Amino acid sequence: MKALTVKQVAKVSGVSIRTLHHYDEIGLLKPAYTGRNRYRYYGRDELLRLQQILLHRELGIPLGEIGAILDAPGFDRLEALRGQRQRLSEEARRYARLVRTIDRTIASLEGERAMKNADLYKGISPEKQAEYEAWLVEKYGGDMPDRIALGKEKIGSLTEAEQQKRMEDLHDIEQGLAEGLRRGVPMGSPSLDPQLARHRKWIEFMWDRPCPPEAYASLADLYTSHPDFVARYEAIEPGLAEYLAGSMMVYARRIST
Amino acid sequence: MKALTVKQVAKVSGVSIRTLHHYDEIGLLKPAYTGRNRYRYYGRDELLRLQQILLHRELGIPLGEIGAILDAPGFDRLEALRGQRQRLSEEARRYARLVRTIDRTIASLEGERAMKNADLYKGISPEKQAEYEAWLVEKYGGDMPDRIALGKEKIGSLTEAEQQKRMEDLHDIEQGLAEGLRRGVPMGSPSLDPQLARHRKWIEFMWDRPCPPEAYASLADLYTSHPDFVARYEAIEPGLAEYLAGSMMVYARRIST
DNA sequence: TATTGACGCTCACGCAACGTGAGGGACTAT
DNA sequence: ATAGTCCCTCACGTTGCGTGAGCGTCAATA
Repeated sequence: MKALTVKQVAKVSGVSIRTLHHYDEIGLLKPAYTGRNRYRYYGRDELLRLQQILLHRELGIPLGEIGAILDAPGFDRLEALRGQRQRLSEEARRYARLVRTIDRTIASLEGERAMKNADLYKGISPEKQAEYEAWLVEKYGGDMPDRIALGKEKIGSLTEAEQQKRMEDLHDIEQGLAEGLRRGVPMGSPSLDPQLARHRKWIEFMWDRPCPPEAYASLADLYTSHPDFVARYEAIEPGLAEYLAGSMMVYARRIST
Repeated sequence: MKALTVKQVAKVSGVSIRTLHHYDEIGLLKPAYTGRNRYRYYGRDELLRLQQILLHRELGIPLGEIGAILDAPGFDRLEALRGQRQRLSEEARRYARLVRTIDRTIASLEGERAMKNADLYKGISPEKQAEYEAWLVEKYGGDMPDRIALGKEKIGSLTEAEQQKRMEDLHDIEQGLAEGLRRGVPMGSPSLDPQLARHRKWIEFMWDRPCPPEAYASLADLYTSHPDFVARYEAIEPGLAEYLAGSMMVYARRIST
């Protein structure tokens, strides 16, 4: 029948003395008894309860709820745990997403190798253009790049204001698609068609040549396979690259009939 | 040159008006200018800065640091991000662990199918014993179960108090090992030998027969491959099953020379 | 017995990041 | 002019304690 003082409890449980005081104040964990010297003394039961408290605290449950749970007729525990599991796994996913976000941010900050967004569409450099062409040649052989070759002169001849306008158009389209993704609109949904039609027109304008369905579909591939595009779209919204590409392919098939 | 009021900024950015007031108070985000009516007006630059702030806030960075980072000469950003990534991925892992902990807790609360800890070692049921045997037969063929067959009568004949004592012994051993794991003692470290020697003796007692090194090593396998054992040890400390098994194998090799 | 540490107690303020009124001007439209 | 909607500035409340300040208690020693 050994009674422990605050310091001893603090040592074995790892919490601070202040925390014990606090838990006493709010009625979450009262000492087994209090000496006439006003010292707090804790027994075995209190230690066990403290363990439970700490366990639940780890799970992010507010102290008030912990008290309610522990004092409940042991019935709601499962329910509480399930709810907690839900919240936790969401948190876990959130953190995982954040880590990926950071990774992308770091990558785009540290590498000049990672293209800046503006570069990607605004003034596509000749080297980059060559790279994209080579990329597609590698994937499809020599006949493809012709179909999606960029309109170099055209882009070069745009004024700043015109380029600005184009960028804003693109931004609108991308935001619309990202919204669709966030709202769970399925990949090939016809409700996305207006956005995709705008997207195709945008490409036709920028590249200064028609973009038939097959070319559009092969572009989809570029979007999921080339790091620059993936990076751009993943940065806008996780999963957007895949989503966009998938939607593009369905769309291409739909309009080609 | 459109200036936005607090409400408008709040709407497009998703934060509350009070938050904008707060950020102004602490100097994190000042309005572009203030009217003579004391209204706050925000411009494009402020919106962009707010985006940055929110991004960093998502990452769990305290507002003070965010201010410092955003106002720094763009140099420490990478460093800050890396540190943040570290913290975040730890949090992510922590939450993932917690989810697993909850799952185990739920399983052990809701299922009678999930064996209670006590059962696992206290009064090992004949069916369970058969199951373990079958398990090992499946893994090693027919010669192994003989070596680790349980001493049925012995366990059945123990008094409550004796069983209690055994459980406490086991608990001590397990806690010692868990401590080693937490403190980062490497798996096969000789400093673990005393615990493992106790562990082996415990098994010899419970099973009422000698446990030669080979048998001990094959037990290690059972610990990582059978759900009951994995569950038990993972519940004590995440990673303990693997850790214990690894240590057992090294220990078995060490004593067999 | 007196004194010294180490330990205990009770206020009570402080922190982060806002939420939530209260009380009172400012702007817009009818 | 009046209503309705915006905006402002205090200023206190929240959560889970940290961190003293100022003062009693206890065990052991000089």
